[in-house]
Amino acid sequence: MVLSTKDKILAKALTLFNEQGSDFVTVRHIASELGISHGNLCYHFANTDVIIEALYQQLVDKLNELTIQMTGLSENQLTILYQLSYRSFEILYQYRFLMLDFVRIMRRIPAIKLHFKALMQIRQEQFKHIITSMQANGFIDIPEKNIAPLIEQALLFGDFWISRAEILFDGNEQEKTAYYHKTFYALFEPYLCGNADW
Amino acid sequence: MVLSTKDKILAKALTLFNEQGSDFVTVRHIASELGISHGNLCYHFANTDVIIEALYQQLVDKLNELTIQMTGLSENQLTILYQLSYRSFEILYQYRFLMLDFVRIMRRIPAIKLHFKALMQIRQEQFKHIITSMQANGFIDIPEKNIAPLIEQALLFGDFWISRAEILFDGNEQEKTAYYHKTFYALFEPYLCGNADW
DNA sequence: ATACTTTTAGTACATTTGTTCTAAATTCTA
DNA sequence: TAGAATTTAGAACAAATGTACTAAAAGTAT
Repeated sequence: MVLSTKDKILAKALTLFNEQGSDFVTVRHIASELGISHGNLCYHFANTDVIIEALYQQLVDKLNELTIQMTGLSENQLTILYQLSYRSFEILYQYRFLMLDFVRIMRRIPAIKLHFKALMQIRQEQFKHIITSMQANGFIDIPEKNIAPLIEQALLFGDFWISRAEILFDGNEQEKTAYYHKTFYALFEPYLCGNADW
Repeated sequence: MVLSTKDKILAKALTLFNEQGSDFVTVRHIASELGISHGNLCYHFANTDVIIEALYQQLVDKLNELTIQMTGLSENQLTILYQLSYRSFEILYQYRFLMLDFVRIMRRIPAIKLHFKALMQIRQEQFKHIITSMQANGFIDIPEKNIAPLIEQALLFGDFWISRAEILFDGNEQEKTAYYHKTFYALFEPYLCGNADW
């Protein structure tokens, strides 16, 4: 299975963006790394913004696919929350430049900003639904007034743990995602009922 | 009291950085906004990185001054935690471009990255000290194993609420800091003992 | 095989930016 | 006030970048 030029460009761009940040990386750099002319690259993608949009779309697609997979599962909701968030962390980390350059990208590419705002709205409602549902099933016990802050905390953590890790995490690369996910999950711990043992 | 050219440059740069992001803003832009030549500006600050370093230093100085002020207070520790974090949020918001462009700046200016890592180490220990002290005085009740995650959550939130707000907060500008600080403070609420009423 | 489309390399140009330099203007000091 | 130091404006240059264009090469369909 050989990749098309388009796919090779996207893959290489993702690597370079993650390593160096989405500024610092130009169409010429990407082309040079691939050993193709930048003229050719611009034939496929007019500029880096278009590449970023394409990669953002990849991320969204993967997260959507994951959500569909998970909601089909018959596990208990606590397990689903845990698994869903962990695998989201992993996927997000693959596309980490999007979070590392969060504000810059949103400012630069209005289409992504708009889409992301809508996405956050949906995620917030999903979260709310999961929590109230877990509440009803006796998995957690959380006062009504604490729900909104908890969701806000969780979404914020989910978006920015990568940025914090980029600068401050000194441990093993393999443990990075696991460490931050554990800290993420600890947000819910004060409210968990006893029947959760892990 | 008339500002020196140096101070005028720093003030204008801060405004432009906050509005547009620290990339997009060049020495020429700043000079143009001030109505001075960029040659003159470069006489005072060789490039934007130097300006960013100077502004970062201003922020650190203000936060240090605040910490000194607050530790001198005779209020109870809960009040101090609340006040200290709230005023930190306000100061940080004044220099918000540093957080909005967090990763980019740290990658670009190693001196800031090093300093920031050291600063975070200190902050973490301060937090730990406050929490164990509050624990000893019966203000909070938190299991030992939850302390480290709570501190990590608090520091992460403290650094990145501004980025989230920049894209997603739709409310009144005046209420922004208050809203996120409230959410920040809610991190501690599950562990607070009854004698805290606000 | 021929005509057509897609893909590719390479060139060229305008713009922006960082940086340096010079000389004039201003301020300070003795 | 005269001379020195500082500050300022503006020009000049190199490097990087986005963008557009041309023409060749490769691939495809009839």
